[in-house]
Amino acid sequence: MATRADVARLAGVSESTVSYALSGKRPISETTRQRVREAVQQLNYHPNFAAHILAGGKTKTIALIFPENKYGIPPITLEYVSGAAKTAYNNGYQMILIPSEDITFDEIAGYKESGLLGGVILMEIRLHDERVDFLQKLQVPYVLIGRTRDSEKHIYVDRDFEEVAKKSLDYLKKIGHKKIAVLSQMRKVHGSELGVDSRYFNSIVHYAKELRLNLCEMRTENTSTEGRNSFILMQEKHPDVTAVLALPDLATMGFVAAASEFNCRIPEDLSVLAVNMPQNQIELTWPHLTTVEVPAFAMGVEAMCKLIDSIEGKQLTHKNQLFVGELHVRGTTAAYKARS
Amino acid sequence: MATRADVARLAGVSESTVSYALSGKRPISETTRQRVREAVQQLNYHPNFAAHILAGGKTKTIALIFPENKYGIPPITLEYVSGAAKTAYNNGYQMILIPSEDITFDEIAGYKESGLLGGVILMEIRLHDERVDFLQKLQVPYVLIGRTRDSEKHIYVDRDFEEVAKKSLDYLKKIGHKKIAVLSQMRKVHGSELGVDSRYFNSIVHYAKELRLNLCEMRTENTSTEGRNSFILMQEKHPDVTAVLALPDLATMGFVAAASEFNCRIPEDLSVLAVNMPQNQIELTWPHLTTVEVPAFAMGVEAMCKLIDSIEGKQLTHKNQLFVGELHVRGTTAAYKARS
DNA sequence: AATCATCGTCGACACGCGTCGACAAGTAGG
DNA sequence: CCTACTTGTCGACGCGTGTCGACGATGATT
Repeated sequence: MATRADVARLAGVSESTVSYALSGKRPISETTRQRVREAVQQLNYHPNFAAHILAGGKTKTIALIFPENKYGIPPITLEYVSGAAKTAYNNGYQMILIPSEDITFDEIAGYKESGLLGGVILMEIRLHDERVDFLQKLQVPYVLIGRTRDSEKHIYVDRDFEEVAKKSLDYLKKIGHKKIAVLSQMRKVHGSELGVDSRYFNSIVHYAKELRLNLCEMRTENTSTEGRNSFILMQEKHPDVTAVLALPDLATMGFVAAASEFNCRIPEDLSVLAVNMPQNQIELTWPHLTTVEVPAFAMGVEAMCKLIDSIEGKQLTHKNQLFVGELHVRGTTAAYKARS
Repeated sequence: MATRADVARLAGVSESTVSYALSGKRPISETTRQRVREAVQQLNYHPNFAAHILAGGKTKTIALIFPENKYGIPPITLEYVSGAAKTAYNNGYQMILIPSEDITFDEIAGYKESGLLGGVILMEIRLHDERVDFLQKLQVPYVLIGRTRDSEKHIYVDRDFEEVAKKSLDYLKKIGHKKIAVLSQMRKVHGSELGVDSRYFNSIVHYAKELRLNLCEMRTENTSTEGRNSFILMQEKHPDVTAVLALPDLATMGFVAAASEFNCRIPEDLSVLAVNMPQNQIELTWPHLTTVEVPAFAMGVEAMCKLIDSIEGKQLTHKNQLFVGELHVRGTTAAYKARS
């Protein structure tokens, strides 16, 4: 391991000159700088990161606390995580992964106290989320993917649920559907609902009223089996529904599979519009799902960008950012036809 | 941020005594140790990690280079990654995520040189993989998930493809199938096949010969659409196939969906056995997929355990470990019946 | 010609911890 | 009583880097 002293010796300058030549924090003549650069090259010098931090540099370690609860790890997590990971890497930051089940407040505080932690990204935000308050108190830079009820206090990226509701219902109305079922879940963690569940649902209900659409609400756990049960239940109780707005990904897949099982043709007999489906599950049904896309990768990227800016003290132009996602009409929706 | 000096002052001892009391590397009287402990508690002291490393401690940072290539990120990646992440966390290590597309040898070497890198986990191993040779030369502890052709030189965890082939084909033979299709892919990266593709396929072909089963080979890209095409192709060219052994996950889903689309009943007309399916995709079809499970989470855990042991200089009892996975009979397989 | 700001460079120190050698007090054996 | 060893503690130094103050050299201004 070459050190700064080695470089200085080879370049025939002092150690501090090497530092300044590399950091540019003081003027150094071009000839000296060139000599230093060559020595660096020749010795394959890379500044020791621990010494760098100890001497006053900033940590470049960011913790991403990823969701892993009794519902398992949602597949879409991978898209958020890889977006964030890639962005961190390309900006010279290290993103470490921490399972949310295992970590305690004390441990996060310990990380902070030890100087390891430069920032945090938190996922699966609840309407009341004591973890967020804790991060705020801890004075660690943080960004949320999702938002709490009092969201304006925090930096976050989230989905623009109202716009998603509009895009979805406008489309379904345009192609003639009047009686629409919404398949949703309502998870609670530590007694508080997840922001995503609650906001999706409320936005849809609200906008459906505005459009005077006939909405019927179906709650489900996010498993394929429960999705199948939802289909059966719907056939029984609401046989006149002609379109389904589907939120939970796994339940949606089960729902669609059940339709084919019970000879209900999609999209001829029933339209399905999925608005929270991970990219790699869209093509798992036949016909492929019509969706309003979730720009999860982009959201991961943006969350990380905001966090890095915040760490580096840059003024954020937008403290928050909401993502909608494009409507992609594929095979599971069709214009309403009166049943024979 | 409390430092060692603060603790020493409060406990009324010297700084080195604090260190020894905490590390236990020299005998310290119980009373002194207790006083130190109390001071630590009171000040919420956490040793500065950078100073720790600089003064001779070991890095606890592990890089996981996760696959992300032109085929996208395989969903099953999430299971490996979370197994590894959880294990790292619970052992006091930090696991950072690095996208394989972006990183270069130089950058890995830079990480090593800067003292940041304590070890590496590499995924999606090719039969000839220059990355592995590079890690070996670099003298960084590393563990592979997968293996190269010359696997015995390395520490790895991988699937026991021969056992998987046995379990699968024994089962299909037992329930009476004689003409079996194997749906597989054969990806090449930098001109070298992925170990997993090649080994799966060869093991199956080899054992099918042993059982004198009639095997028909179908290559596909791992997309739902290509899986659908494979089904259509199979109907055309090999209509007498009664069971399918399916490897690529997305293609398998497309294949199954296509069957239902073309009124081929599963499992009555065609049995499907998936042997490389991520946990959360098993229930996405109806009926649910019969599988030989992939213990991906456990493999991630074991890979990380091996790496940590290797970093800490422990003698590994087993340099390598192969995983099989249980046969779970669900809905997509049934005993062979002669067609009417 | 004297003064002053600027540029380029250097030496010194601090960051917080691990660890080595030294040393006092206590114990065992001759 | 003296030596040899152990136990418990301390002071000092080194790890590699960032950065501050100082200083000589240069050119511009009075």
